[in-house]
Amino acid sequence: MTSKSTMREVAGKAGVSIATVSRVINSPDEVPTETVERVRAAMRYLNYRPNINGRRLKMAQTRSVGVLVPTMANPVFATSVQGIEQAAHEDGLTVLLTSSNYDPQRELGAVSTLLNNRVDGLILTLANADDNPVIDLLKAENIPFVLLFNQPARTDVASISVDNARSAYDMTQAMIAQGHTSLAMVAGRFESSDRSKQRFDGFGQALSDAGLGAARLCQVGFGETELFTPLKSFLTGPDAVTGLVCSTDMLAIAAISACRDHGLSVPGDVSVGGIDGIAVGGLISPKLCSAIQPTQEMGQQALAFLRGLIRGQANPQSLILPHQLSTGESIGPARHSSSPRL
Amino acid sequence: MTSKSTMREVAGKAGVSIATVSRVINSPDEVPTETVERVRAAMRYLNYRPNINGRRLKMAQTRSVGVLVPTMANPVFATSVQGIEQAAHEDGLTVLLTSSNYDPQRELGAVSTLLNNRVDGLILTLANADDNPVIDLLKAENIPFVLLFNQPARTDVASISVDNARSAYDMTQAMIAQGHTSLAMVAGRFESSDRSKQRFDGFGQALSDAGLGAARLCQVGFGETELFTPLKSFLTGPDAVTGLVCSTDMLAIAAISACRDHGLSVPGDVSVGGIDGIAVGGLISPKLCSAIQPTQEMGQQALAFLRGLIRGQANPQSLILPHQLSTGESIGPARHSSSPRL
DNA sequence: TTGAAAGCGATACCAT
DNA sequence: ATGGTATCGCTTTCAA
Repeated sequence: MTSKSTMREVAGKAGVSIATVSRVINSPDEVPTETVERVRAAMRYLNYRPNINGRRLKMAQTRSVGVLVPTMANPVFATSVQGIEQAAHEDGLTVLLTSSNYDPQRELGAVSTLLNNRVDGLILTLANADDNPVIDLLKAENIPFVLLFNQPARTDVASISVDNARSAYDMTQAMIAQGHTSLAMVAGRFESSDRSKQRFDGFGQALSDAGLGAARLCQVGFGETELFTPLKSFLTGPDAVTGLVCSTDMLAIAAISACRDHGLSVPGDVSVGGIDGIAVGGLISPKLCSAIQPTQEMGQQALAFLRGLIRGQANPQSLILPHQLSTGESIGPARHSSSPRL
Repeated sequence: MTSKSTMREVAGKAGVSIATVSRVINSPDEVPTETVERVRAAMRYLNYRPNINGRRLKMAQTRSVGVLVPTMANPVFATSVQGIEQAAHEDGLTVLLTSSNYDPQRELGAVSTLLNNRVDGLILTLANADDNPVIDLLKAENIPFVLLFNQPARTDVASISVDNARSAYDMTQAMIAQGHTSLAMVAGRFESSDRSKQRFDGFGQALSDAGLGAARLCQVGFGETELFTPLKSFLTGPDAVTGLVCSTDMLAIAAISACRDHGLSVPGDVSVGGIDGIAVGGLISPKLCSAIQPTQEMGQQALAFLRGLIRGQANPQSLILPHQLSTGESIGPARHSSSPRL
């Protein structure tokens, strides 16, 4: 075990005091070049590595930020974390990562751990941003934080998101414009995702504005990838829809798979649109309708915003970024095939 | 700013010494119930939050692990990080996350930062695990680490991966068995990913074993999503292939898109197989050939392995997990359409 | 320009 | 069962 050397040893080797070593590290300009060199040489010789924890204990700031997302298994969150990490790297900040698995209990626990680590600030995607104890806690402790993807009702918290209701509205409208008259939304449980609820509202509004009757909803639990059964009544029989508006890419992917298993081609027999636009719109096929969120950029912006809050140079506010609507040529009205095909 | 309260204040409030407060935190059983209660009450009253950095400074272990991946924008790595985070959470470990963007320079810098944080161990996915200064550094400092996805040549480092060459071999063989005689591999630059090279070797071996001549390669830089031009000579003209073996899912997705843009249907005119199996095999369509890696489980196992190394209860070794071959019914020989179609 | 010394908030040894 | 105290590695006045 190569026991780490300390400032004290470096100081000894270089024949200076630890104060000077500290200066060489933090403000080399205040030290004569010759001394700097001598100290640096000692550092190299001893393989010195500053112990950040010593510094953290002493200083007010830790130069670390906490990140909480529901899961990294969802490319949307993963990509945003990539954006955060990227920006943090440029700022020399350390990222402490946690995930909640959409569980409010774990959200609170994770944030608590992060606070014990004395992070300078937090970036969070909560299951539900309204009436959330995590936010109360953060407010009470007066810790800078910005919500990512959440669109909270209250205006005294910082957030970065797209307009969830609006993006669902726009996508639904686009699909209606393509000739769809029978649509349903596939969404996660509202308790696990306030985005789901907001998007469903936008979906309903678009239908209502088009005079298309009640909004149908297929609600599925987080983690469900098998939508064959849940979607059965939506894809077959007299009430079959011609298009599915999916709350997320992951759901869209699962829905596409379910459509195929029901013998429907996508697009063609059924159109599928996914909000997020990472996989469905961005990666897999630009031919399907999707409302694209600039996920990675949102992560970067979240960190930039957080930095402002930490410095006290910015105030909490909601930044709502424009989403980009992608309506590929494959979107079209229903053409159910009479016989299922593989 | 709610200034955080310290052990000292809690001790004062509870009328005990800080030593007792520490005991209440770390070994409550050694303290009478009545005292424990009094101290806990004081903690609640003062909203006490242990400062982990104080503990880290004092203790040998920091109960934190560093993670380095090329990018979280690749679902394969993101999913593995999810597995790591999951397992870390269960162990009460904090995860420090960094990404290298496939840049060896940044790999070294990131690891250095992680070491300054005195992480107990590291989990890394390196661009190239052979002859990598990062590994030398870690070996020299005697820091526990496990490589994830990398299959290093040297046997004195811990690693968890699937057999890259073998999975490419198997997938290629499966496609050959479906009637393909003309295949090419799409892979990233070998400098950016040793997996690419290993997979290409497996691809070449399979072709050679089948007596199918030289292995053709379309090598693309990291981040390229537009494969229309790079794949042109592979998809059109006299040397057009009937199938593409892709080194990664992300490349497979880009390749599928390029095929479509060249007027080829996938699968049908061209088959595409992607190693990884997250998106192509798992999410998008189980109909395409893919060699599936249990990505999230690999992350969990990596952490478990790392824990063993940290405790000194395990020795570095290579764990090569079985990959799962998924050959959907859509795989088939070439049937080029004479006229491009949208 | 440099150094001595006082903490930062914990842990843990050694007494009591 | 509890407390006093040295210590972890660093930053930062205040003097010299």
